Amino acid sequence: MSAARSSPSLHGLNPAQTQAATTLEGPMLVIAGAGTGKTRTLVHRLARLVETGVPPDAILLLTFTRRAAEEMIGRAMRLIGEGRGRVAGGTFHSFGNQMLRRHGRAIGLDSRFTVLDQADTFEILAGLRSDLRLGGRGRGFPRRETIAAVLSKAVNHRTAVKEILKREYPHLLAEEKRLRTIAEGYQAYKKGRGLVDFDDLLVLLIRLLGESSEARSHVHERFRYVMIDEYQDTNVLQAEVTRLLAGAQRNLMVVGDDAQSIYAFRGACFRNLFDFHREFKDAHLVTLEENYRSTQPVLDLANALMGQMSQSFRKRLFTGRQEGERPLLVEARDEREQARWAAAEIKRVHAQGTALSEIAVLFRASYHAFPLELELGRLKIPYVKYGGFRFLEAAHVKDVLAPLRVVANPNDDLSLGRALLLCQGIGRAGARKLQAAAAGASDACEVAGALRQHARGKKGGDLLTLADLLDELTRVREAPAECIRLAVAHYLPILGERFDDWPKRQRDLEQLAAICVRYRSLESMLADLAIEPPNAATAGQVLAGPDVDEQDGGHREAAPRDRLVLSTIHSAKGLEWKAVLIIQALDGCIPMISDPFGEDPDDEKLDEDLRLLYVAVTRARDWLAISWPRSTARGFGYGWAPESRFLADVKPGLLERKRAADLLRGTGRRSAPRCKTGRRRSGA
DNA sequence: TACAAGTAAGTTTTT
DNA sequence: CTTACTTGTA
Repeated sequence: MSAARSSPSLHGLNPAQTQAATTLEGPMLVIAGAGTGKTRTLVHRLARLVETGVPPDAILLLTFTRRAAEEMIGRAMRLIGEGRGRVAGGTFHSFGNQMLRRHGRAIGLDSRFTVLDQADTFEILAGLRSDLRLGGRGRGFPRRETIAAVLSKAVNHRTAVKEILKREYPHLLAEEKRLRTIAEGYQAYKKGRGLVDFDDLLVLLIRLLGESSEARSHVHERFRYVMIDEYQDTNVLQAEVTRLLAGAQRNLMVVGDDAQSIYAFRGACFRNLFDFHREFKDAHLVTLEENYRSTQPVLDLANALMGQMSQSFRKRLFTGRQEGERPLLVEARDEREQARWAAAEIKRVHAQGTALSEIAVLFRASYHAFPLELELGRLKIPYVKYGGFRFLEAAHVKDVLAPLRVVANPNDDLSLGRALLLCQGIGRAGARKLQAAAAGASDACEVAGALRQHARGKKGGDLLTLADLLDELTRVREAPAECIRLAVAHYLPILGERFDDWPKRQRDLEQLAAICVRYRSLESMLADLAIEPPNAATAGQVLAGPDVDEQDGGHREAAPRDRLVLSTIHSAKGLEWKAVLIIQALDGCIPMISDPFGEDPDDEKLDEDLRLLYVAVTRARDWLAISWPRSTARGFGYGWAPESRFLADVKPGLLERKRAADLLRGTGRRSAPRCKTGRRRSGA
């Protein structure tokens, strides 16, 4: 410890981790199994760089998901301390947004562009589809979600629409021509209005770095060290960005685990990990295999799942923690029983001394948790839910933001259209006319002027109000929080008429206002909301935070600090809990089989779902239970469903099989909770 | 043309 | 359960 070379940044790292953390120059590839201290290693390497004199803001940290980005940057800043500048970074998309705002002019992009979220894209595609009269009779024509998926895949794979159709949607091959027409229409629509979707953020970033030597050298001079986490989740475009970022110094580190690649559905290509090694032949290679998270029985199951993968680079996770319970595999009669069992199990684990926040329930799709949420509500077990529902895409939030977006980008007639449709007496045809009248406006006041000119007669009242709002917003555009306040005030009467559940939605809008207090400009607020939208869970945390001024102490009850976590498996990646329950692990769901009578999906698809289950299993530190309902009420396959084939194929000794009904009897679920009221627990 | 009401169908995961 | 499309009415 007193050795001259010892450094606080290397404390407690094993040899492989130390090698990764101390190799600072040149390209490096780290293959890191689940729970092997990957983030820890990255963070220590960062601290090491700072110790050797590299300023934090010369280091760029990129990942695919924003949760991973937040976690990594947060931990790094805690280790090196504030005060020496901030590490730059975030998701690829947010990085693209920043660069394009600053240098976009170099490739002819107006820096006032608006970022479209998925719901916006759907809306545009739906419009194009009906313009081209492709809906209606030809029932076969795909829904807007499918169109969006096909077009996005074509962009993200850098291939023609036809290739995507051949590979994944053979039944739509006949529609190829019309899909291409829609694709062209979509590109033209965005271009004319200064709109940029998620995929464009990457495509345009590549163009910028490829075509503008000024932008390129700015980036290379500023970011001398680049680290990329979760590299197995990057797609072809992000790999290209990575190459462009390397620069002449090639101080580039990528970290990933091929067994945890779960974003193929949006173009992720885990082979990027191995292509990296081909591209940078002199790259240092480090493999982390010692797991510090889970007990051996949990790892045995994880290893067995990894063994089933038809393509993976074999590694074997091991740990010093030999002791531990075998994972449970629980069969429930139906979803209701599964929910009752899960809730009872959570109560039991909690009563034995595990904090609720150390317990997580994981599932594939957000709605799989609905029955459990009912049960948790009944038992008054507090929880937060991650994944699925996106705050920003809720209709009422979009309604409120629409006028703000018009102020930020007067050519955004998608948002103008949305605001117009909320006016009494304006329908599709009327909105279209007004959009045409406002086209080419150079600011929102001109848009407002156009609205006033058309606001004749009895129907004009709402139009005038909207025009006034636009003027008002333009005046206070430097104060985004005030903008939100005005827009909400304008919207409240509409909210009551449009939705039955308006009180709940009104609270959402208050949350939105609270989230937006910290922004300095309208543009940055809107871009952030689109690219890094708060989900319902984090929005709640913001509200409960200390720095929000009390507006009406009335309905804000003290949020319990200790809350159970519900999360989609996708959102759970990179996190860990002491106890983990995986529900709805039935065949048809994991793996997902959309057509129970058709053929099984191919190995690629099956592998992806196997990796998903692998990710879920490796979240558990001490205790793991997996359950499935024998019969499902709705959705995939009525009647009988067997457990996931991935579990059925596992060696019998690895899992402890139980029936939910027996376990519920064993705990005496009716009386138990009441009997235990004498026990001291965290505040009721 | 706008909009309410009623019917039918399709449901992942994230930026 | 949500939304897309149809039908009927002002």
